[in-house]
Amino acid sequence: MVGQVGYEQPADVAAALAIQDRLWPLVDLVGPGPTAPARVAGLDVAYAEGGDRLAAAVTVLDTATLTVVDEAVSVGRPAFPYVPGLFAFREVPALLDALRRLRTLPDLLVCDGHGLAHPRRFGLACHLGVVTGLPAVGVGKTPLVGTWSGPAERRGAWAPLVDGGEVVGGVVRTRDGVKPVFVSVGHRMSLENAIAQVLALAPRFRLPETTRTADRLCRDALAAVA
DNA sequence: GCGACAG
DNA sequence: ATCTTGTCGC
Repeated sequence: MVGQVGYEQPADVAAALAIQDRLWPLVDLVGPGPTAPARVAGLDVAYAEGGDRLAAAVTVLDTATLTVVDEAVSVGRPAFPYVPGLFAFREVPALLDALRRLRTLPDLLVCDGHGLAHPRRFGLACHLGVVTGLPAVGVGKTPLVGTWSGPAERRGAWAPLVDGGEVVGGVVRTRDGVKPVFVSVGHRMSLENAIAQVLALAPRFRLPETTRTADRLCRDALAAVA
């Protein structure tokens, strides 16, 4: 249900860097993206001990009820070693496979990892957005680049994440007094809208429901094949 | 040069 | 990411 232009798998680090350099100009930074999406997809990946096998999951939630209306999984092997900054090449192939198996078309992708908050402004969320053509946002649990101050302790507060003199994302408090999450634009979204969507998807827990349901799905799928 | 480094 | 005891907090 989710189409995609040719994804290219690099053979080494140099090739991966070249692909990022070629694709980053294709990121749509204007957006502003859907303000009231009907269906939002969450994407996550779980690894088996030893990291030789993985399960990628996509769950599609009805935003009115935050319940899962569609889901898909793909079990396989990591496509690339873990290299900070080249993380997408490890998980994107399996995630694209899972997206292909969806029977619904989501209005937005919520990715487990950064978008523009990346050394070359082309994190996992940008990569998935550009390859699928869908609006995408990145939600990271820990920072990769950037500095910030604050945000205030109350839910909804956020502070700009700054790197190299530019705002690359927002440090967002999704729960009162709890460690913030790192939100950045992936594709076809504005930062303000990305933050608004993440807050709407996380009414109760630190992480968005999309991420939580996808996390559960890929863990279960991995346990089922083990 | 040394350390840090999404998941 | 995953391996794991105890521990802190509501």
